[in-house]
Amino acid sequence: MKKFILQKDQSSPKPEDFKIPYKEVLNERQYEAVMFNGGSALVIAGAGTGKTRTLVYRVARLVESGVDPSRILLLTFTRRASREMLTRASKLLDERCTKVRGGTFHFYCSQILHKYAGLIGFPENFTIIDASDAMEIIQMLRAELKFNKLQKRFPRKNTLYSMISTSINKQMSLHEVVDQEYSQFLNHLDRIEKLSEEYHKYKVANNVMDFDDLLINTRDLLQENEEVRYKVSYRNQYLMVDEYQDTNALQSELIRLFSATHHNVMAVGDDAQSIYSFRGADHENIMQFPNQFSDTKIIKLEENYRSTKRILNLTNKVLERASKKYDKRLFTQNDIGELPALIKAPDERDQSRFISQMILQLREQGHELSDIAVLFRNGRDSFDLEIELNQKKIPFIKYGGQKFSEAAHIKDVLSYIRVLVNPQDTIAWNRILTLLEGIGPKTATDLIDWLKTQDNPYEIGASDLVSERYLQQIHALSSLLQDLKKNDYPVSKGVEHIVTYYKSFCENKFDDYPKRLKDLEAFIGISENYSTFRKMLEDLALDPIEATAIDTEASKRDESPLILSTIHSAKGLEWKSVFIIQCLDGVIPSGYSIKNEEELDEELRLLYVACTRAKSNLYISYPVIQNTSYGEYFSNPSRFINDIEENLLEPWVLVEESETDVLDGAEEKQALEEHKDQE
DNA sequence: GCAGCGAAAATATCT
DNA sequence: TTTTCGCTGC
Repeated sequence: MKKFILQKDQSSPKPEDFKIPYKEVLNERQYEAVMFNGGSALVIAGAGTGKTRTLVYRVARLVESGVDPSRILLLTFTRRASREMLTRASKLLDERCTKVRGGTFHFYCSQILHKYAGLIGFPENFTIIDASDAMEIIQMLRAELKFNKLQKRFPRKNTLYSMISTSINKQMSLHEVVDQEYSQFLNHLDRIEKLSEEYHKYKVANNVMDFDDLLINTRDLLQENEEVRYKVSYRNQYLMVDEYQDTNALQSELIRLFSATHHNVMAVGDDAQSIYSFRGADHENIMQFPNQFSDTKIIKLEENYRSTKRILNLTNKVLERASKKYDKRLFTQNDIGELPALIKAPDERDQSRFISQMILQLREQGHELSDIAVLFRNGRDSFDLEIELNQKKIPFIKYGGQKFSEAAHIKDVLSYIRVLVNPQDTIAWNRILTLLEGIGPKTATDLIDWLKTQDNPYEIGASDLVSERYLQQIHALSSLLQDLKKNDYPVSKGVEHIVTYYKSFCENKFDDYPKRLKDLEAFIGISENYSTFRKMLEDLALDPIEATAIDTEASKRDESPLILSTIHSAKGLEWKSVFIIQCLDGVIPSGYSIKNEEELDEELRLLYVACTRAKSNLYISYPVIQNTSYGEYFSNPSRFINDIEENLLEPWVLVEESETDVLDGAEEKQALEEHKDQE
């Protein structure tokens, strides 16, 4: 017979008790989600329907209802997103919301592991390696196992890493992954498996975890250890997961474990915006949520508050083109607005000139630069525009593409820090040793093996493995490391010492060293934000610095910068005016995806995500001629927007102003011909 | 065993 | 266009 227990009634707070007038500021569905209490809920929130707003208000509401803020967990896709949401919640309610915990799966898992990793046989002070470190390790093992000397081509490190990572994120065996996605390498399967094992062993032996380990080890920990599982899920009395459509099988397993004792999970997402299948995300996952959590309440948000009617008409049309049909009826009461424009530029150069000109024009009309975004498929698609923006002195910040902390010279400097934090870190040792002249892979390996037997691993000079000629460099390195280890400088001071030492290597190694030396100076400044080396490494791994963050810092004070972003990084954000550039067939959809209907659909969703970021102005552009090293060739606009009706997407042609004056009639004719092209 | 060169291959999106 | 691999001379 069940007993009664007394519990404070939190389930039905009276609306009049709240400081925030939820009922007035939210629509009916949003209100329902915000007021939702225990149990599991799935909020299907179309683009621009106030998904973030709903989450922010729910956080505030829970806190206002008396829930201990530290027992609320908000899992988001980027750390930036969780910071923003929690700041908004704090502004809405009060300081208490800053105690709410938030971050990415990886970040949260790393926190759990730093506390409990000992229970699964890992020291708690492990370091986190990023994808490029992982690939370097694989490369090393690949050579060690002599798999690079085979008759039949063995997959490259990138491919090997993505095989291993896919198998973890999709929870499939390596055999299945290779069979389904890399069948050309099936004959190497046993070697791939061997390498995967060796990679795993390496990570354990060197006390490092990669991104996937953070998830998998947390899962194992929680599965095996009931006490920790109980503790963790107790702390997550209320769990919210944003962007659920981009979670993978492993992550949904984690959510079940995080909420094992109560199932208070609110998942929020939009199946039409799933764009991370390359990371193992499955857009079906969100639809499976109600099957995984019993009694799930489903709330659909379908009123769009973001975009004008005309933008919404276009985005609805784009989505209709998916081979998989979405059951979506987004509507809006917003103004009709301007027709989105499709701009045909002669070439990429002209496209860049046009975009920057339009941006200046918008600025003159009183738009803030930060209300404007330029979006693109690949990081490199903005290179040409970046040159133009620099020339015109338009400040911008770029999200996506190569990260600052992933550049070779920064990774070099970070390697010194890594060996200080974790002397077991073979890859970092290898990196700093092979920088020295006369030390190649072989000597480096021998030295590292020898170092591991020493009490003081930083006293490299004592080794007799290096010939007399090069001994002096070894001594210099050795005294740098010993000095850093002994004196325990403040972080930025330590980085400064390393940079001073590293400068000459930088000049020898890179032709473009002046720029890199500037980066290194900037890096010293950045390092001031960290209290310890360990903390810095962890932060940089989980939340790398954007490449433009350095230049932007200075300009920020004058004017908030224009946003450039890959579409993937633009997820969840919105701007008044949005430009989508390089909208070409082969770019979006990417040339790699056109054989496969599933992948093609994802590319379409990607364009959908891009278009739905716009509030009032949307410009889609593409160049007719692409310049490559082989020469020029004609390119086609993306198949997703190619023959859309003109009453949804208005075609425009770029014409030089001076020529227009002379060739007025001809231009109109040309423009008309363009219109014909569209039909 | 190392460094440098030329040929061949692969080529993105991110935590 | 960039990255990786294999070869050659020191």
